[in-house]
Amino acid sequence: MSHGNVTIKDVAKIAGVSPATVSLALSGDARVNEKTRRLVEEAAQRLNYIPNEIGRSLRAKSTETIAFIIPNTSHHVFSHPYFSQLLEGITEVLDDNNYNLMLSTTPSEKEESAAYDKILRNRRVDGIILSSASIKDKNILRMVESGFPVVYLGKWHHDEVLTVERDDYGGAYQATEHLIRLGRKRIVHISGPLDHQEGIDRLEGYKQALLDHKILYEAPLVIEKDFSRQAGYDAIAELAHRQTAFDAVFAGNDLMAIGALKRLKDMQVRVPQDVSVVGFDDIDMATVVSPMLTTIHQPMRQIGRMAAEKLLAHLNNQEVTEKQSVVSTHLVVRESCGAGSG
Amino acid sequence: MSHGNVTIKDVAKIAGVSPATVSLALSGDARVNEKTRRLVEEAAQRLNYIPNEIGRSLRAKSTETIAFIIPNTSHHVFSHPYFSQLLEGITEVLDDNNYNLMLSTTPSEKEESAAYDKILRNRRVDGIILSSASIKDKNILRMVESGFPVVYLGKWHHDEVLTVERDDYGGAYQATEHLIRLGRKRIVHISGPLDHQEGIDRLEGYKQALLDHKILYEAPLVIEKDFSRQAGYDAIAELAHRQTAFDAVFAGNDLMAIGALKRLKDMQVRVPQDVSVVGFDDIDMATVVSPMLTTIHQPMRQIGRMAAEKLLAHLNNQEVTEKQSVVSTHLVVRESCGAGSG
DNA sequence: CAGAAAATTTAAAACGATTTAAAAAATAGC
DNA sequence: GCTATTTTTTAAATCGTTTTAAATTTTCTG
Repeated sequence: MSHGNVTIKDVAKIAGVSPATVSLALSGDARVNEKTRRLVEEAAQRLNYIPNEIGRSLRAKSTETIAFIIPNTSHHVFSHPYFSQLLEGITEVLDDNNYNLMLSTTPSEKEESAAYDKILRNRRVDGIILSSASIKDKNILRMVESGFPVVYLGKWHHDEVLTVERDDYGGAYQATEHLIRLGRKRIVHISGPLDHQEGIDRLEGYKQALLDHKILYEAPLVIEKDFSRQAGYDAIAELAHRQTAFDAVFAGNDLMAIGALKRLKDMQVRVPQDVSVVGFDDIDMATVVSPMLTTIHQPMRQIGRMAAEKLLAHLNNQEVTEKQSVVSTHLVVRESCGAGSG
Repeated sequence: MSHGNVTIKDVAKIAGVSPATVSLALSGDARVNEKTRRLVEEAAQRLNYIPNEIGRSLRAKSTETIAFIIPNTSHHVFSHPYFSQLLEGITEVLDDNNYNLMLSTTPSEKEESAAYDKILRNRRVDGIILSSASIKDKNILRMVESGFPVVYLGKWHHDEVLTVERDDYGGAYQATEHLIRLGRKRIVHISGPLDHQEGIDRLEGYKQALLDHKILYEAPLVIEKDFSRQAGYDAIAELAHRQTAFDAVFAGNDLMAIGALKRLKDMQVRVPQDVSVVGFDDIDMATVVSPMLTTIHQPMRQIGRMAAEKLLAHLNNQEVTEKQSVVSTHLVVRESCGAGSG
């Protein structure tokens, strides 16, 4: 219809007032007379005025947009099953607050840091939710500690940084303990990459559970892999190849657990009779494999919500009392461990 | 460090030229002298100048940002397994072209259309990739036909509109024909919602395959459901309840197929011996169920790439020769149909 | 070396809003 | 009715760029 877009000036002209008044009126400023406000609102309505947000952003120095940044490494892409839930949680909160969401993958780790500076300083977003990354990634470090509003999804060593993290350690502990209580003694841990905090924490939880139950930790039972299904499959193959005996598997995530399940089936090892398997994440897929996977549930959507809420609070200068939040995980018992009971 | 952000004026001052020259120099305009250009570049480097993109956008009337919009209905959320692949394809192309991605869910269908106008006219994005929606959704109609740069993911009746669509009809035809060739005669179709074009096309493909092979179409063998796993499960339950006999199931998507598989197993019906099952989508999950699901593969990532490429071409005023692209699907034979061969 | 032409630089006007400080209008006080 | 005060309105500056057209400098020609 009206192609040349309607600006605040057009509204001003129709309403017979100045642009300043229109701005004030539409923003609900107390200074403008009630009668004038109605006049302006009518004019805006009639012209179907929609403010140009770029103009607004420039002057107001705020874009009402936040970025969700996912490090672009092989095991941190969109395809991660829980990614969409995280995203769902984030968008719910943003929608409620009329914020926009920008999605970014960071350039690969090696990339010059300029790319990061750009994200921080081109003024396109007011704040950032940053998905966890390799602990070796210096760029992430700079980003988090730049002073730019960031909520980091994971553990951070500096306690002024806003974070939302899962209780990886606790979850791993529960998983391992569950296996121990079922009488398992030789528990394999297929670990995620140990340059990622999740990998480290889950391994720690596993170790501590063993310790607390007086089971000797044996290094050969731990295999470091990359969180993919194939990795889980390969891990079991490796163990078989070096003839390591085991009666349980705690995988660092569900995908690896499912890969392991597959390999065990191929080898005619019965799950749960001969070997118990526990995963971590509780992705959808865990309920369609056979046997259904016992796993650690993590509320990704809630994590997304919390992160977004925390960031918005910070952006609106509200005091964020709990700078670092830890959301708890819990064990979901299904079929892959034997003993239907808890 | 330098907190008050560096602007083009600062660079100009350091380089001893005017802001205009800086702009020209950094944009690689042929008019500026080589010596001056180096001077400017050095100054920019030294001050670590990063252009304020909001300022740029305002003047240039282009944001180098596009939106990916997902209608916010129960069966069109992020959680759809192929969503992340679509997103991956889109971001790949955008990254290569230095475009940004904004993610939006549209307000629910009932919402006043103002929300849509806002997306189109607040100037935050230059173009839109629009995920398919209910064919009844008037707002989507307005959006696509507004003249704003849009690529629609699905079929559109008006051939000036840019689209990328899957060959749903062809895929369904192949799936059904495969079942027929295996000797199946009473083929159930668990359909997706028939107010969505995908649902319609897949049903049509199914019908046509039956027709071409002289099998009578029977309405009771078609059940309209909502694309969820539960729906597939329920569909089989319903058929059992009304004692409808059948020897094959073509589900409108993999999730429903997997739900169906589950129910059949619960009923002790053997797949593929007693009943063959085919899905549609080829999601990851299709390879972890037992029996593994035969399905129709659709290259979602490629669709994402094509959509992004098409939109960018359009935005850069390149002639888009193929306004409507149809990407083909193909049958992936696994275990759920019997007859390992094609 | 003057004058024309070409190459380079820059001032100033956008882009579309918000906000501040000043101006104008309305109301109050006496 | 005339100040003083309060309420409303507005002009103008500003945010950080890009771009146009004009100004300036340099190079070329004869």
